[in-house]
Amino acid sequence: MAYGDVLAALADPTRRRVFERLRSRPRPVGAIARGMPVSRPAVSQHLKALKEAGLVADRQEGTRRVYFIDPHGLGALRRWLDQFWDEALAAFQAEVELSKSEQKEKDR
Amino acid sequence: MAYGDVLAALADPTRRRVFERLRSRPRPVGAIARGMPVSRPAVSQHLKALKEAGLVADRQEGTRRVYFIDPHGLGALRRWLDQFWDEALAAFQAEVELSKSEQKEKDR
DNA sequence: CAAGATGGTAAGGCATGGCTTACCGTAAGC
DNA sequence: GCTTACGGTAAGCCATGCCTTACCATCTTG
Repeated sequence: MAYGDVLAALADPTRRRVFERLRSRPRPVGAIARGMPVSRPAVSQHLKALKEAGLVADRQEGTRRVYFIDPHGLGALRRWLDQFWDEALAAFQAEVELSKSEQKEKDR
Repeated sequence: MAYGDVLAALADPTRRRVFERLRSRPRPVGAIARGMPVSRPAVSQHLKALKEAGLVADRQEGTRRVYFIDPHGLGALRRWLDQFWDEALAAFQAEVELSKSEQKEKDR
């Protein structure tokens, strides 16, 4: 559920495709695997990784297991991204201020 | 500069550490490598990957090369994240509506 | 112009990780 | 209860990728 795990989970293109298949609605494993370029076991393994990263969750429905988006994973990523963005922006502006005063120094 | 490349670039912990070293201010390669658990060439390779993903940029300053954050990479990631979030949320609400009417169906 | 500093690139080794096939457990339906 | 559908797990293979050492190019400075 840490942002590092989220990034690692979403780095693989196939796994991202699995994840994005759940964006519109919950689906059982078979439906996710259908039309994918890899085997169903591969999809199961990707789902396991996504689940451990907090990106998906699942519920049992009879013999099938329905997966759906878990907001926790993306939430962690978003928090990191926002914070990083803010700090980087502040640092950038501080740099600008710094080079301004350096410029004044030169002008004298 | 595509979000997929950004995710792949940020997935590696060492590379993420390199990237985060530039959050506070621009730095030359040597300064980034100092205190890192890997060699300077390794850092160079990570910087190359980060640059190709649009996460950092660099300028030559005499004999040293100064790297700094490039907003493009994180911007692409943020756009994908926001869009995904919105769509997933809308889909989730649609699901809720659907199960509501199904419930009414049962009540009758 | 020679020497030192800085950093990019090449080559090779080794671990990680994604995919496949095979197998097993469990729930549903005839 | 037996068969079928669904899906998780194990074992093994192979490609990708990260790190190191070695080498080279460029720029500065005495």
